[in-house]
Order: sequence, then structure tokens, then C-alpha cells
Amino acid sequence: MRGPRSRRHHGGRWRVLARVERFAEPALMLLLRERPAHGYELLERLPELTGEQRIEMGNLYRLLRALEEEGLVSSEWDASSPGPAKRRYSLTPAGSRLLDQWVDALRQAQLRTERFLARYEERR
Amino acid sequence: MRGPRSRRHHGGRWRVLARVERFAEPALMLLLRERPAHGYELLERLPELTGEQRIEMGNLYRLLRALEEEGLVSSEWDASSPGPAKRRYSLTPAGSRLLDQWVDALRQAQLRTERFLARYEERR
DNA sequence: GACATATATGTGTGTTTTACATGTATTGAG
DNA sequence: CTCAATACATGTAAAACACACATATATGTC
Repeated sequence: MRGPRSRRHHGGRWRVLARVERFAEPALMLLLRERPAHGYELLERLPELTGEQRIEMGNLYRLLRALEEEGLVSSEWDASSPGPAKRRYSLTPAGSRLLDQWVDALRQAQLRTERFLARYEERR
Repeated sequence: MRGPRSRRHHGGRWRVLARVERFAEPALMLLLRERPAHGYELLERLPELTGEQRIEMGNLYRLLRALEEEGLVSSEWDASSPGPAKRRYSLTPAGSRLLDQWVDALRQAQLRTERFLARYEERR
């Protein structure tokens, strides 16, 4: 067991990382909408969308299965390619619709943040 | 004990709410930079920045005390005004610097989301 | 003056989300 | 054979957030 990690940064400063919660979810769906892929590939391509922050492998696979249970992605074992068995995921029509909803939500978040930043600049 | 709340929305759809995590923190600090205020007043003014989402009272006071412990805000009981005792919070210089860091982080988040949305539009 | 309502500050605890640690199996390079 | 990379997965701790409730002061009203 490791020691507890407070929200304090090592230098006595707070960690300041503005992340959209569950951003991995829409990011995943966007990649899958572009083309089907397997988990490990998604893991490598996700930073294109999330920035540096590399998402947790374990959570990624759990998320993929959760999405599949809801019918948002589908998958099958890919026996064709060599190497360890891969599971190939695709976005379903329902998943595509959910991505659209995420995009709406993200646009709203953009507006909120924009307003925040404008207000910050106002009385600098 | 209430029943477990899944991430499923009432209609069988997933809840889609793009929120920046811990957004209440910079929002609070921005309000306090504009002028000192007590907790209840902040609670009412926060939606100006967070949108509809009204932040939890309990968590707000806990956050204020956590910020104070770190020297980011300071406070004292305000005996002058009538009514129940109020605690008046102000942003310290250290708090102001942390707000600046938050703004940087939020700008980066804006850029990430912008890239995401552009990529989404690309191959609609 | 009893009573409801609004103001104001808090504590306790459950749920959800994210982070970290670890386990298993296949393949190719040396 | 051994090591590293690929690929998929589970277990659990910590952090963030949501919900419920406790306490106290003032104000209007019947």
C-alpha cells in the first residue's frame, strides 16, 4: 500500500489540471467512428485527443466492455492478424448517436469555459 | 439508503454531461478575486460561472476550509452585518496565483476540446 | 409568543470516477 | 531459452462528487 496522495502537489502547490470528466469516453468513440480498432491500438492513439495524459489501460478495457454491454460498441475476436489475440471494436449506430450528444455537451462546456476566461480577463 | 445510481440515464441512455473536474475551485477563486464574500453568497453567485449546475453546499464549505488551510483564501467572522453569523472570505495573493495557474490549465483544456471538435467535424 | 421560512455554516456518508498495482498469454528478437 | 513488446484483463485504493441531515439566528405572520 502506498502512502495517501493528497491533492497537494509535491512542491506544496495544488495540482492544477483542467480535465473534462470522462473525456476518454467520447475520445474513444471518435477514434472508433473513424475506423474500427482494437484496445491496445486505441490506447496508443488516445493521446492524440487527450493530450499528454495517457489513459489507464485497465480502465480502458473496462470502459470498452461497459460500452459494449450498452450496445454502443460491438466487437469480435480478430483471428486474422498474428500476435496475441485481439478484440476488434466498432462503433454502433447507437454509439454514434451518443457521440453526437457528447459533442453537444462539449460545445456547452466550451462556452462555459469561454465565459469564465472572459470574466477573468475583464478585471485583470 | 437509496438505490444505487448507475451511469445510465432514465431513458436507458448514458448521462452525457461534459464538466471540467473541480471547476468549482477556480470559479470560487474568481468570484473572490472580484470581491470578498461569504459562503452562502458564493453559493448563489456560482451558477453565473458554472451554468445551471448548482454546486453542493456541503462541499462548498469544505472546499473553502481546505483552501484556507493552504493559505489560498483567508477569512474572519463578520459581526458587523445582522442575521446569522457569516464568515467573510477573501482571496490571498497565493490564491490569486493559483487562479492564474487554473486559467492556464483551462486554456489548454479549451485547445484540446477545440481539436476534438474539429476532428469530429472533419469526417462527419 | 408560537410557528414557518429564509439565511448561514457545517458534518456524515454513499456513489462515481480515476489511479495504481498486478496477472496472464502470445509472439519475435537475440 | 530469455527478454521485451504486444494484448487483454481484474482487484482495489484514492479522489471527486452527490445526497442527507444537523444546528443556529433572524424575520415575518397569525
